[in-house]
Amino acid sequence: MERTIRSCDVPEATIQRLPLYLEKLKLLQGIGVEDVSSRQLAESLDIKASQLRHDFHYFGGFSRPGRPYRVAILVDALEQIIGVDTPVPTVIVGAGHLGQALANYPGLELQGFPIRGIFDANPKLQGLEIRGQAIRDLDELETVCRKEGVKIGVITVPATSAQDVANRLVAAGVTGLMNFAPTELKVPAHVSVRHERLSVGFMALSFKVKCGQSARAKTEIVTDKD
Amino acid sequence: MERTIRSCDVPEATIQRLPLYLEKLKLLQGIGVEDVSSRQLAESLDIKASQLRHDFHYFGGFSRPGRPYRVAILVDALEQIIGVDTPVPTVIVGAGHLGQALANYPGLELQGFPIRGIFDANPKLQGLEIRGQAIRDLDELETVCRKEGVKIGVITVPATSAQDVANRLVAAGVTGLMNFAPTELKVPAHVSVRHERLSVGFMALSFKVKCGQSARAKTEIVTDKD
DNA sequence: AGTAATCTGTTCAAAATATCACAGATTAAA
DNA sequence: TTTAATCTGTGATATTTTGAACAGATTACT
Repeated sequence: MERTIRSCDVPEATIQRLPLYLEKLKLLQGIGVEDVSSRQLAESLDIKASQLRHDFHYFGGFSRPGRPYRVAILVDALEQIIGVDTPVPTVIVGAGHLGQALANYPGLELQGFPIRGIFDANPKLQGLEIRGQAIRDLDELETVCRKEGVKIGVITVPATSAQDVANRLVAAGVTGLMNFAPTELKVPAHVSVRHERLSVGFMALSFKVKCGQSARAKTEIVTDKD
Repeated sequence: MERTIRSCDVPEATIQRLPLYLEKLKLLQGIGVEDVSSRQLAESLDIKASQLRHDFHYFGGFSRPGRPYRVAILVDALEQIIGVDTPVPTVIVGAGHLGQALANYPGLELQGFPIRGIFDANPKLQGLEIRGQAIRDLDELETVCRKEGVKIGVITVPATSAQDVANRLVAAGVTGLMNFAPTELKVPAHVSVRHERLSVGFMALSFKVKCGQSARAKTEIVTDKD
């Protein structure tokens, strides 16, 4: 046991679920729930309890046999593991409709990703304020990133300029890119990219609709003999 | 072989990739490329060629041994498989920042998802035009869905009203839900839901940034001896 | 105290997924 | 024609991911 917290070499599938756990746990914490069992938490997320415990097991155990999890402990641990225990400075590059919508979304800051700058090359947009923050000229990108120690850059520019923006962000020390442009990005090995493809989601949904059935029948009998 | 096109019972992982193939192929088609080998296409998407062929194999083969794929044939076939060979009528419920951004995004219509209605309960928003379409009162939801034969509903309302909207959409005959609200939805078995969680993407990215390395080293030597 | 119920950590098996390997087809060039 | 180089379709294999099972711990209750 001994709580190694060697966060890395955790399976990709588990990484994808950690945020779901944290999101749900913060919700529970918000309504005053103090304890939660693996079964309760898993069921509310539509996954198996054994899988949840398996995921947590990579980090050395958050409770001990016989006792349910304490919500507060889990929230703290997960925030630390995910890396949002301290705010992660973020910038948005591209203040079109999507960029503005993201900048307006209060959830980002609440989840630990404060927006430290919004940039656009279009002079007509510059100066427009979004949630108390003016849209800046793209020239200021490097300065702001360096000064604020920006970790994550959100790319909401057209596909044609996405790679260029990515290069500039990386050069300015940003190590995480959230790419909404419909194009692949080449980045150095130490940089992580996450490609958020809207149309992909719609098409995957369309496929399932066309097939007439949701992949997993929801009407399963809950006989979790765990 | 015989091109069964029993689109269903295709692995989930493959379904997630079909849109990527189609997107890239349409891009190639747009710049005049007529032929493409599994290796070329796979490399541009950062996956293995054998995996791509395996994916295509579920649908019975789009070429024959010795000949590369024809882009036009692939595009047509994938569009049919995914279900976007004919437009998929779509509505957006919730005309906040995100809903408006989605309505403004031209890619949706281009990819086969024409917006047939935008709805919001807030009277102040009603009447505002987005890309030639007025935001409607939520009361009209069922009427429009029925009249237009809407297949997909995009939910961009607050979490508290998401389930209610989902129920109404389902009752009006919508069988695919794209849920942007941070809450689970209960739906009948014949309805497919896709949960698009923005904060989840950010947190997964944060985890990798914190781990200092992108999960997969990009500097691998391409020795695809395939 | 004793019993039943609940719970986690952990191991092991099953299922899903990704990768390898190659036969046979096709083309291009010698 | 023959050889070499590509290429897909496909089956076998390795890896990842999920799910089931259970030992030992803890609590609640009789």
